[in-house]
Amino acid sequence: MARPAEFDRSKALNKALTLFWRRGYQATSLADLLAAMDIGRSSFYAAFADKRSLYITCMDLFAARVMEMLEHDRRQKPPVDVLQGFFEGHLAGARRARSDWGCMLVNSVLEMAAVDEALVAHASHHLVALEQFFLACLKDAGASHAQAEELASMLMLVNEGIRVSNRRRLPQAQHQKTIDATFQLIRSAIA
Amino acid sequence: MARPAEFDRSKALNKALTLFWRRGYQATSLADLLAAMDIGRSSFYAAFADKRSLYITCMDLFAARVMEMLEHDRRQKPPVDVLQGFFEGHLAGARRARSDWGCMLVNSVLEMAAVDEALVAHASHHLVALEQFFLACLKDAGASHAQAEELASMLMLVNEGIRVSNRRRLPQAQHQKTIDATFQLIRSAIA
DNA sequence: GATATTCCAAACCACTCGGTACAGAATTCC
DNA sequence: GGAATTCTGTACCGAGTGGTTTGGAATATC
Repeated sequence: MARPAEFDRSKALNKALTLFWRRGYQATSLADLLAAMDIGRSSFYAAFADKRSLYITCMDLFAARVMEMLEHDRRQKPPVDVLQGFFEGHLAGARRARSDWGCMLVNSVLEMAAVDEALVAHASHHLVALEQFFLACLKDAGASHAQAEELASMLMLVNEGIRVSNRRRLPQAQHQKTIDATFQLIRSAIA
Repeated sequence: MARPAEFDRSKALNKALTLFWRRGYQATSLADLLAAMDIGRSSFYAAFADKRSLYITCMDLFAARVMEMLEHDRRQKPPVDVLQGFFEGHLAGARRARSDWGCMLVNSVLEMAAVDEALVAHASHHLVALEQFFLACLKDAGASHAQAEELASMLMLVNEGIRVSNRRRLPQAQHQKTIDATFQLIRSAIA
């Protein structure tokens, strides 16, 4: 047996995720990926099957990280703060750059809507899980079941809307104001 | 002079708009366009310069039609009804199919975000005009300037969110419920 | 050092892309 | 009819696509 130096799979995955997240599926060419991941074509296909499979892997990774971050926050902050923090989180500090990229799941839904139904369904599935999380937080905050459902679906709209808005590169202050206004509305609805 | 039968330019434009709207820029190939418009390659380039120019033309046409529809409604309905009708409009009757396509401007922003900045700026510009319309309607409905600005920016989020949501092919009833809940919140905020 | 095993860079594949060039069809004027 | 003019179908272009194959470099055992 013999094993020449392997490349760092998880590092390569991260690079791919970044590219896909920022540029989308179609606009990211195989050449772009190989350059960013710094691996050869054959290694790529051996490790990730093909471009589409890699995209799905990245999407799942993205969703897992978001949910992980949210679950973590939930153990440390009041439920409504977790939600508001989620919308503001990507606006702050070091993560400023990435906030321009929106949400990879939302991006996928729009880009692939009439192109690849299975991919859309996959992304949508993750978004359903996110809405369930919103719902649980709102119930924790004392909302009735019916009200929590209403607010959760509205928060989904706001989430999707914010991610679109982020990609328009409007002044940061404007985003913050919009989020504040929205959560003021929500908090007063619950109270 | 001599002039062989010309093709119907506006009809061809409509076909192109439909394709771009539903499938996006990148996923719509020149061959798709030519087939749908039923014209030859040379006629295409003579009439529309190139694919990107045609896309911009279609985007402008789309925005113009939306604004025209809104201005029309505004002369016939109370301002808040105009807004709610805007969000529900595409869900009703004959337009059911098209509601799945979201908003071409929103679609453009997300698809081209990191690919073609000028195109995003162009789409964003149209969206600013839409927000101005929202603002005017809310002021008509009796909101203060500050409140109208807050609600208008929130409505933009909801608009963008709904268009994303539409593309996920969720049950229609769910969309309607979300819109109802959102406008209930807005109406009570104004009153 | 010889051998066996694993991995990868580069050449290659068929195909599609957006865009151009040009010859010939279609029309109107005389 | 013939000529002049305008439009368009088709062949063609280079570049770039995602994906496959292969020959040889790198490693570890013996």
